[in-house]
Amino acid sequence: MEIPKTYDPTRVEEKWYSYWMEKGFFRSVPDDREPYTIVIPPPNVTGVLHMGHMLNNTIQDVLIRRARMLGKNACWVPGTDHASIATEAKVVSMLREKGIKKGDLSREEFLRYAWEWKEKYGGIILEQLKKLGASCDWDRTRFTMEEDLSAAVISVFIDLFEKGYIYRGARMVNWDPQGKKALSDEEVIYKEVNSKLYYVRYPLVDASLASQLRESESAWEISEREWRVATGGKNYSGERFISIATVRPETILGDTGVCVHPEDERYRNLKGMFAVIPLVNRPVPVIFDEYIDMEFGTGALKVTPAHDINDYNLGLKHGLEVIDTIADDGTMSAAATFYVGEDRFAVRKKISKDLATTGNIFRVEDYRNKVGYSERTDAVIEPKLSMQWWLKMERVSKPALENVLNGNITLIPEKFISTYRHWMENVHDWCISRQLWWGQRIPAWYAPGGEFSVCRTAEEAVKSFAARNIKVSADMLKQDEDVLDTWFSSWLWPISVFDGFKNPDNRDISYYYPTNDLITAPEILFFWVARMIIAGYEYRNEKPFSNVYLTGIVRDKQGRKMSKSLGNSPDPLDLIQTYSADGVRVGMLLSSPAGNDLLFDESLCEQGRNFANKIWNAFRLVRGWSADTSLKQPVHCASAVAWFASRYREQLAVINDHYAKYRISDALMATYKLIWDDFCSWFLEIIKPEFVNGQPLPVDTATYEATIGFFEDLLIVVHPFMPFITEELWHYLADRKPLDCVMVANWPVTGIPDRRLLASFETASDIVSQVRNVRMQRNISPREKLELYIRSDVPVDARFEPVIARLANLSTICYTRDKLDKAVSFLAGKLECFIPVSGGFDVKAEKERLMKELDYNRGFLHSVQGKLANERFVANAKPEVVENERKKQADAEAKIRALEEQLAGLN
RNA sequence: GGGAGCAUAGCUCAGCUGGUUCAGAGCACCUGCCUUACAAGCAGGGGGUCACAGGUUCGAACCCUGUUGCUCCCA
Repeated sequence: MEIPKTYDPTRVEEKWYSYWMEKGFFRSVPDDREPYTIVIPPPNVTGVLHMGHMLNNTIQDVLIRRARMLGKNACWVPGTDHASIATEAKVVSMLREKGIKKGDLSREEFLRYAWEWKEKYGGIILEQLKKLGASCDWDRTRFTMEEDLSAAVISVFIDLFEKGYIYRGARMVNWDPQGKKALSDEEVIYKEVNSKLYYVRYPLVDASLASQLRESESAWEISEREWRVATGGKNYSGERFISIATVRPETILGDTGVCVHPEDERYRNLKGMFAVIPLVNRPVPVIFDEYIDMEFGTGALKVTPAHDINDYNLGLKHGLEVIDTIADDGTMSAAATFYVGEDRFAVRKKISKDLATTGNIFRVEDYRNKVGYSERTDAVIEPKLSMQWWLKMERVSKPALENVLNGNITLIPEKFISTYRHWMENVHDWCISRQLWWGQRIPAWYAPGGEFSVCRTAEEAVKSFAARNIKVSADMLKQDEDVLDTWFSSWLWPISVFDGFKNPDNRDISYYYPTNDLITAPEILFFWVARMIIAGYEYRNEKPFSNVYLTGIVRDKQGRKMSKSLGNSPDPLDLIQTYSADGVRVGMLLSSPAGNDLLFDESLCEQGRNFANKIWNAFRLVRGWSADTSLKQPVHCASAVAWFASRYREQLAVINDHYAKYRISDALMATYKLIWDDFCSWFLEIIKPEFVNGQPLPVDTATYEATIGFFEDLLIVVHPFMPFITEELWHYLADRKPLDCVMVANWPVTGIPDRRLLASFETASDIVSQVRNVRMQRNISPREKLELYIRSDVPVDARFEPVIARLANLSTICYTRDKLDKAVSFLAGKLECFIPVSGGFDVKAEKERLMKELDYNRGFLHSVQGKLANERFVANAKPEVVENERKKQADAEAKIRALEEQLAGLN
């Protein structure tokens, strides 16, 4: 059968992927073997494959395939997460195209659409992974919102609540008053704008007047020097004020305190005093806190807890009231008392005028500051307090930190440990609620009086309320409107995919948990990885995985992160189409050591494709041969076979070592060179039979069979990187039984290489290269046979003489006692070699070349002698290091002698 | 503002305990080849003040200090 000159991957990829599936090679069930488990970082269910997935999943597949070949029970669990925000956004925009507004739908109706959408488009990314060759156990595919996994999320929420780790608390959100929704930080655009800084002064009163003011109406008059007030039928006056500076005077109505630095001399004597907020005439305490920047404005800060997160925290610390004066649509709320229903910006103008009239505003400056705008509606963001659910992190994160620091869990590369530690030591509570519908709805039930109970169902909640003497019926209860953060599902992933919550002792989880390796991006080290570790210790009292391999970020050639909006990301499926899945896998891994960003360039995939083609053609060469049992194995073939066997053993150990240290790209490069350089360029070139009458001469059986054996061994070690072409060639190489696939072949066992043989080959290949160099420099045709004379006490390893003769195209190899005149000379290791050249011998050029080499060696000798002459070196350095220097000295001296003699011979 | 990290050939990166002819790999580049597996190839070659400045050491790409430039994370 004629084999095409170039490898045609598309057909091959489909054929073998379905063959593997059909034979159940991806399937894993618990048995007696050692498990090797990876859970996939569940891609977003709305997602399509991007370059980051390609890198990440290629690494996982390489590891899982090799583990399988090592005889482990390899289990790679696939799945997707429900991605609350992204999915809900997709569904909303899909509905908008149909002319449906989310606001017009009930929660149930909306969710029906969302599920419909998920069923239709949710599986795309997993199908794409198959094109890459991912050997996941598809029977185990999970989804974070499927019934069992949702149940796990709810039971964990309830459990943590009961343990006292979950609480309700306020959080400042980015509120878009026009879109009437909370935005994430990423959806806010900050712009520098021209504003005004208003200086406002508040009268200062003592505690008794303050309490009087709280009880009755008051009328104020403020002049430059003093204030007067009539309240409760009496008149008071004073001269003390405190001034603040603000760009948002409309929030003054929500002020509940004024804060100064405790060490500020100007405000020392204000302890126990109260400032009076104008218009509402509310006395608020003067508080002292080191948070204040004394340099800014007047050094005094108005505190508006409802409308600024820093103010909120200050208020929390000092027990201030929270007055929310701005409604959801950006107008003043009833709580503001004044300007109710008017827009905040109109109010800013009005109130600044009004306060100037009353004498409260005494100075206005131009000011530039940054203001957040909604990405979508361009409305100015209003910081707004909202009640959220929180998870206390301090206690639960302890074991997660400890077990990384003590090495129970390894981060690869290690440099991420310090980042991880820093995060975990300064961990913030986790806000786990989201104002969305798509996700697990928070199992909290509110009674009409505002009391709440955390229970699985309304019926349970009724009982729980009853126990607290609150009489309600189920239909009076309202469930919390919010859902849980998607990470609150995915942090359970390594347990929940094995049903470890529903059935904590089941066979799967006992067998597969803890998993072995997690491969993910450093960006989510904290969001996801740390939280999985926390959940692992909380719910299994055991780590979720032993090693975390952190990949880099895939960037374009200019170092920009690949993103849809930049449009700088190639479509992975197009790449596969162009360069084959194997080629793209190799391309992804060629330049991506752990933790380093990958500057992606299509030429990497091209290199991968070329490599596949190289293997393909090596196979075409070998396949063209026929074996002849009557032939005796020639020496050059026997030597080549012996050498490559040793070389393979040596490099296999190197490759295994790279894998053990998770240096995947190094493992690939070592494999690449073993095949391309050692096998193709050296081994095959040595044993390649000559052609006679357009047919290759037959090869002796021993060499032929050894070659086929080597080919198989090589296919095995490349298989994790290039699953498809290796499977194809595996079946071309021999007739196989249905289950005899390279995918499930045994990874070779390492052996001890013959070091002396390898060294002999080094010398031989060095000679060959140098002879080729001589030909090149002198324009001698590769077809012209040359003679080689060697002057040395120790001869070349006899086994390799015919190899040298063949590869360097020599008519003879002779040994000589004397140097040769009119011959090109070179040194191969310690061997002096001469090649007589016919025709004009350029004495001058030869002399120059020798002089250059001599200079270098003299310089080198000089530095070595310098070291050895240094008493402190000899005294302090390790003996073997000194010994080595002595050897270097002797070698250099010998070389110099030889070079000098050769030079003398030219005169 | 707080933290972490990086800087080695034109590009992407190795360099593991400071010590081998240690300054390396792949790609790119240059030269010569359509040699009967492969031009998606073969053979050969050039290329670096290891960011900068100090220090420790017999010895520094590697350890220490500072400077500059870049990246990421948290606020």
